[in-house]
Amino acid sequence: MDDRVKNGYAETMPRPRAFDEHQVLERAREQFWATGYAGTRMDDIAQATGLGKGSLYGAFGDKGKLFHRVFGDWCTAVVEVAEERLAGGPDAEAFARLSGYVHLMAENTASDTERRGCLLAKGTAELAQHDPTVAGRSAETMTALLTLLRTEISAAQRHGDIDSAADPERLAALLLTVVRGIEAVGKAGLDPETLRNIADTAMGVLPVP
Amino acid sequence: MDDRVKNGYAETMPRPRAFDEHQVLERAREQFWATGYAGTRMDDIAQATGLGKGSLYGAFGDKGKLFHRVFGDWCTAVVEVAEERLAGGPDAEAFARLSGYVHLMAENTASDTERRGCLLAKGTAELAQHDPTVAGRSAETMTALLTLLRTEISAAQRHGDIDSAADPERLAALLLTVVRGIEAVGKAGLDPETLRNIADTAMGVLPVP
DNA sequence: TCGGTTGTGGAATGGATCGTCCATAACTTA
DNA sequence: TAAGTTATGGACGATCCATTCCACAACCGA
Repeated sequence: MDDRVKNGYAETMPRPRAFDEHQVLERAREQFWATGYAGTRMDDIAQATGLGKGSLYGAFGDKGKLFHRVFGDWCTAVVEVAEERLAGGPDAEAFARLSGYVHLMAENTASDTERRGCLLAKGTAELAQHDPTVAGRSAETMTALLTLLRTEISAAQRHGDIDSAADPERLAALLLTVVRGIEAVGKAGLDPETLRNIADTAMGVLPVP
Repeated sequence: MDDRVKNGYAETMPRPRAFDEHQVLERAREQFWATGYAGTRMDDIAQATGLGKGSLYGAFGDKGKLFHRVFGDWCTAVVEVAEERLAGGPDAEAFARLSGYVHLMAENTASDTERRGCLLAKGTAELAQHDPTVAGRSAETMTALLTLLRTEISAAQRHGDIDSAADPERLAALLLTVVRGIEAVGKAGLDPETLRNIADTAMGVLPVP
């Protein structure tokens, strides 16, 4: 990867990068998010980031690799948001955490006035069928979200906010489906008010003891 | 459009088309379904249908128009399936019809081993943001599905299978979200068994009187 | 200050793709 | 059978786009 590192010492030091990798990935994400994989040109990304093509390819490989990088980061962020909202905290507030998370997701979609949707959904729809990397990453993400939701549902059950007779695994899958579904129907044109109501309704129908 | 028709009589009769338009649209749909809009080449469609480019363009305009046609037909079919399953029938069986519909949608996704997903979701994800025609058509479709679901939920409420205190509009939106969500999580990699369970769970949590 | 290495960015390349064009085929009416 | 019209399908042109290439810049150790 880097001879200086590999050899353990440096003969000379190369010219350092003049750009912030993190920032470039952010701009690239904006582009892919806005226009999808096929719809985004490397020239667009070069323009948006201010980088020349040489730098772009030198730093990230090709278009596919760049997208994988952006997509992976996005998936990580999606799980992180869920972790922040869900993981940890007393059982007494588990139901509130679940409710907050579902409403947050609805709010995100509702406030997406540009109708860009979620890059996870968009990328999966466009590429999962033919790109094993994307398919694998999206599957991992779903599994991670499922686990977080299941844990939290179990906590809510312990505290008596959700019927203990219900299978937490199944309820988790249902909530995940609702969250991803809100994203889908939002992109399909349902109005923000309806999206918020869906989150409400979903939390409302969960079985109480 | 056609001088013979416009003039009301025919001087001569032109060479008739040698292809079945319906069949060509079906093949085109397969292509768009499999590889999306941007990922499908007109040459692919020409090859798949056996038509030359001249015939293709002569009959359907350009790639965009052809996709709109295919997409529109798909949306019509989606609503028709829902109508067959939902509309009409005694109130006593309304809940069963709803359940059957939701399970059917889950089964469709579960059995989609090629992971093609639904063209409605795929097309919407890829194009709705920049193509008003696609956005409008998908919104119409959602509205039509919502109406069908709401009507059926009301029927189930009349028969006492669903709590009358619940807002049928909201429950309809929830079920639509679940149906579209199943499609989304299925494409994201959740296994068929889980998808079927989600349909079960969703119907199970609906409020009973 | 100098040399060696990597970063930079824009021009060039090669391949792919959309849509058009046109010579020919097929068909019907007169 | 002849004439007029549209259908056919493959070749062609123009454009677009991912990637490579290269001359030059920047940096650091010596």
